[in-house]
Amino acid sequence: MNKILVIDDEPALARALAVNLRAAGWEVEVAHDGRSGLSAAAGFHPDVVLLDLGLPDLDGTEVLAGLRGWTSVPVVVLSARQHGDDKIEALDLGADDYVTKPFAMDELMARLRAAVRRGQETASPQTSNLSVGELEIDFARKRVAKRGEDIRLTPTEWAFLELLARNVGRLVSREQILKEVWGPVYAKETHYLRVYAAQLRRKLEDDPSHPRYLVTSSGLGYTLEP
Amino acid sequence: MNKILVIDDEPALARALAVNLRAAGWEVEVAHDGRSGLSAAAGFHPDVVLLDLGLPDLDGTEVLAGLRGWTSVPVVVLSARQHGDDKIEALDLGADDYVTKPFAMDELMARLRAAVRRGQETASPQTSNLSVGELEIDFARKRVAKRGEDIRLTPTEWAFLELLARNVGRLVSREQILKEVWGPVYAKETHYLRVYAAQLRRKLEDDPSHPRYLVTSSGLGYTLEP
DNA sequence: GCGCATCGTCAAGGAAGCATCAAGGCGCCA
DNA sequence: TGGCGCCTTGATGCTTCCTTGACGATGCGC
Repeated sequence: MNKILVIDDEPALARALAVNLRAAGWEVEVAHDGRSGLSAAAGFHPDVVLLDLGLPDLDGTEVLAGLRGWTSVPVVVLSARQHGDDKIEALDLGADDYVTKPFAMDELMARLRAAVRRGQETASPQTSNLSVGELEIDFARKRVAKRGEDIRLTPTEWAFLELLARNVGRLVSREQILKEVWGPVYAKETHYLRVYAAQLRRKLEDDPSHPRYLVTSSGLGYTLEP
Repeated sequence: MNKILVIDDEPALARALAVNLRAAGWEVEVAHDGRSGLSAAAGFHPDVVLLDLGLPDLDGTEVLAGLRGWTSVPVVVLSARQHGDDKIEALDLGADDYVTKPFAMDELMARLRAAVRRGQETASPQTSNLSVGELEIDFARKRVAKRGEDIRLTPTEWAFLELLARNVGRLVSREQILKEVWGPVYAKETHYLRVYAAQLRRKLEDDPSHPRYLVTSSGLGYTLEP
C-alpha cells in the first residue's frame, strides 16, 4: 500500500482528500502546516507528498526546499494561484508536478500515481545484492561470487539461479522454474532441471553431491537455502 | 545543450515552440506526425519529448506507448482537451507531465526543465565525470581519456560507451544496447555489438583480446567493469 | 524385496554466439 | 568533386551453450 503525506491547512479540503485517498487504497497522513509537515515526512516516510502552497507558517517553497535537503521523495504541489511565478519556482525547486485548484479528483489521483511510479523507478535499481552463505549474488551484474571469487554462469544457469535467489528460502516448483526459465511450452521437460541443477551445483557447491545451497525436494521443486 | 523533440501537427504552433525553445537554449527537432516522431526519437535521442495529443495519424497515446517500449525519456504531453480521461490515460501510460492549451510559455518551459532534470536524475546519478581504472569518462564533453590522453571516439562508439558508463558495474543487456544506441528497430542486430565492442576495446584496452574494462557476458550483454 | 518414478551424472552433436578482418557504401566537408 | 571518416555488411574460425540421449542411483509404495 502506498503512503502519502498531505500537507494542507484547510481542514475541509484536507479531510476530503484524505477520504478520497483512503478509498483509493492509500495510507494517508495529514499535516496542517509546514513545520509539522516536515517532521511528519521524516517519521512517516511517504511514497509521495501532496503539498498545498498556501500554508499559514512557512511559504510552500520553503517546505519544498526543506524536504529536498534530505529526501528525493516525489512532491506534488497544489495551489489556488492560477498565475504567477510561484508555479515555475516550485517546479524549479524540485517539485515533481503541479496541480491548480479547482482540480478534478481523478486527475489528481492519476498525477499522484505517476509521481509514485517515477519515484520508485529512481529508487528501486538497488535490488542488487544478496548474500547466501559464502555466495554473493549480484542481480545487477548477473554474477555470482563465492568467497569473493567470480563464478561464470551461462544465461540459462543464471536465470535458474536468479529465480531461486529471488525466492531464497522458499520452495520453487518444478513447473514454475521450467515456465519462467525456458518458457511455458517446456513445463514438462523436467530433465532440464536435473541437468542445470547439476551444473549449478558443480559451480557453486563445495561438495556437489551433498548440496548445501541448491536443495532438491523430490517431486516438488528446488530451494536455495539461506 | 539539452535536446528536445517536438511532435506537433500544427505548423504555426510547432514553429512558435521551436523559436521559443531555441531562444531558451534548446536544441530542437520537430516532427509533424506520430510515425515520424517515433523514428525521430530513435535517431535524435532527445532529453525530453513534447507530444501533442491531437495528431493526424496515430493517437497520441499510441505514440507514447511506442516510446515507452524502448526508452524512458521524459515525455510532456500537450493537449487542447480540457477534460476527459485522456489526460489520466496519458499520465498512467507513462507521460511525465501534462499541459493543457492554452498555456503560458514560461510555465511550459519550467515543466520541461523539471522533466529533463528528473530524467537525468534517473538516468545518470553522475552528471559529469566518471573514473574507471585508468579511464576518465567526461559525460558533459563526450570525451574519454586514458592516462590523461584523449581518445577519439566516433558518435556510435561514444553512445555505446556512454550507456555502459552510466550503468558502470551493471550488466547491460544486448537488447537494451541495441535499442538505445541504434534504435528499437535494430534490437536483433547483434553483429553490431561485436563490431563496436571490438573497436572500443582496440581503443580503450591495453590488451584488446583480454579486456579488463569492457567485459562480455555471453548470451547476455556487456558490462563496464569498475 | 521389487517396480516405478524421480533424480543425478556424463558426454556428444549441433546451434548459437563471439572475435576479428576487411571491403563496400554513404554522407560530409574542404 | 575528391577524399575522408564512419557505418554497415559479409566471411571465417573459434568458443560457448543448449539440447538430447544413455545409464546408474535413490527413494517410496506395495
